[in-house]
Amino acid sequence: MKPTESEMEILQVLWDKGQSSVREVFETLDKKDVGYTTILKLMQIMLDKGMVIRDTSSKTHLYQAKLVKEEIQEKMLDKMIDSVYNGSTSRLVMQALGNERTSQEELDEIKAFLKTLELN
Amino acid sequence: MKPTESEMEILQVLWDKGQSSVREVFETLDKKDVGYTTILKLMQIMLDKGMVIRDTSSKTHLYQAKLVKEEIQEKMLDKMIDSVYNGSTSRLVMQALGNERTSQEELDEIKAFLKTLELN
DNA sequence: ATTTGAATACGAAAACATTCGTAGATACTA
DNA sequence: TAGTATCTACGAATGTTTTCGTATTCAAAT
Repeated sequence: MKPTESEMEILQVLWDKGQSSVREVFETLDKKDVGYTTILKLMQIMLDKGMVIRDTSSKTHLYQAKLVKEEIQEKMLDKMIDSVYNGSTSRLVMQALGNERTSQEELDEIKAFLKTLELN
Repeated sequence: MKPTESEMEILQVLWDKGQSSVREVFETLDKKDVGYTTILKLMQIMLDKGMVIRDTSSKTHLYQAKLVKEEIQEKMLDKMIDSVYNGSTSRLVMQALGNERTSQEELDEIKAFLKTLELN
């Protein structure tokens, strides 16, 4: 069950905001040059695929992610490690940390996290 | 210049093995149910797009990646951080490290790397 | 020389993803 | 009630990626 790029964007919104209407997703994404019915259609397709569930009890249907955020993230990350870093997690991590965008705060978080891994 | 998934697989081989013929790439990928001419065609498309260069001086052409491995990796990683982790590098790193696949050796590498970052 | 095998070129089909127009239903408002 | 706004459903057009069949060229082996 691999989400496409567009599906991923929609999932992000649903994970972030929880149960949402198509209009809410549409407005959150705020993509120039994509119409409302495009997002609607995508979400209907996602329903078909079982990626989301929906509540149709009122006229405006409410959608909710069925795929679990952490699971999908992990899957995509693993795939990236394999396909882009030849299976080396540390190479990915080092490139991520070396990219200038990482704040001191984030580095500290990571150090702390590494400490907790030690304890086992 | 964003490689598609198939293009990425081919680039991996070229980065890994250096200049290679279509047959070498084809055999390395060893994908069931994809024919030789499919790989050939993909590599020709990549040539059009300027992702690879080739030496046609002998009958069997030799291809070489033109895109730089580290640049592409970084680009894909950044994209992933944005689109999957809402811009948080540390969340990506922590998920990567938490995934059980990371050996003690790799963890040590990362710690050493963090130390070098400190020095600035 | 002829055959055989391995290579390229390339159009076109197939598969997949994205986009939107339009029709019809439902609710809200004057 | 009539009109307007907002929603869903969905087919179909478009765009992109992947796949392969076939023609052709070249080189090596018989």
